[in-house]
Amino acid sequence: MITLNDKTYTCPVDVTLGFIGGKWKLLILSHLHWQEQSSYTKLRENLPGVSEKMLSQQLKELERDLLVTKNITSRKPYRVHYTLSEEGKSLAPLYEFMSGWGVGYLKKHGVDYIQDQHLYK
Amino acid sequence: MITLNDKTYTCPVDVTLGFIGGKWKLLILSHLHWQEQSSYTKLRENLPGVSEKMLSQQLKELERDLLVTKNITSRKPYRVHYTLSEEGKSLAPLYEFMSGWGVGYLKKHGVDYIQDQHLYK
DNA sequence: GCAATAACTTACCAAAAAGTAGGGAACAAT
DNA sequence: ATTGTTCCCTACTTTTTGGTAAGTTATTGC
Repeated sequence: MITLNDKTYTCPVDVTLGFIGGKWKLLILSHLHWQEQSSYTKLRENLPGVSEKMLSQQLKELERDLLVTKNITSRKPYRVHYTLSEEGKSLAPLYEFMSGWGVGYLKKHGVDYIQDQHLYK
Repeated sequence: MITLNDKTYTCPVDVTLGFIGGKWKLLILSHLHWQEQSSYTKLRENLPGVSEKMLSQQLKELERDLLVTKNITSRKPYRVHYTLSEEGKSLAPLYEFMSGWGVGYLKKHGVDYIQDQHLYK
């Protein structure tokens, strides 16, 4: 058993899962991986189905866990963009692998997936 | 949008997530990755905190999705063992990477994790 | 015959995660 | 002045997920 921030984990895989678990986190992270940066609105538009509540909640957790950095680019008209931190970038093989595996699965099963593909590599 | 088995996915990463999402699936899979095979009872013992309900439920889904193979080794005394299928093995880089990343995180933050380490690499 | 073990299943309940719908501040554009 | 845009927050409800505890079948071991 591993204890970290008052939670217990069964193994290192579980620890990693603690950071990227949840329905939207990997989607947000991998989006930022391929887009380099994104505003709140762009993220929302490019993650079909995410509610604003979920988006801001998960962004806040990703920020807290230091995987994502929030850059305030302007205060007068309040503007922001999100990027992967170094920690977040260190998960890049994950984004790449999971995308590749998903694409492989779809190909093998003859499923169309080209729509909006540029957004996800 | 990608449609697969009546569900919709936003991108290939999401598709992959569809197979390995959930609290116990990656834990089961990575356990089998390092143990090669395991009986129901051994899995239960080595995944601290998993309830029987969760274990059989997730095993059933992993079987359905063809990531895990259930091998009935004896019928008279009903005995079974679970192994990764080829599909399940094709996710090996994921188990390795996630374990490695978790270990790296723990090291960087000076957390003890050696207990039962042989079970998870 | 009786307890123990393996491999589950099932009904019921609690907790956690996610969705819905609205509000709101600050500025910009018309 | 009104509408639109960006960037959120909050209360409430629903859905999903997970936990508890008990029961089941079959077989071995004493």
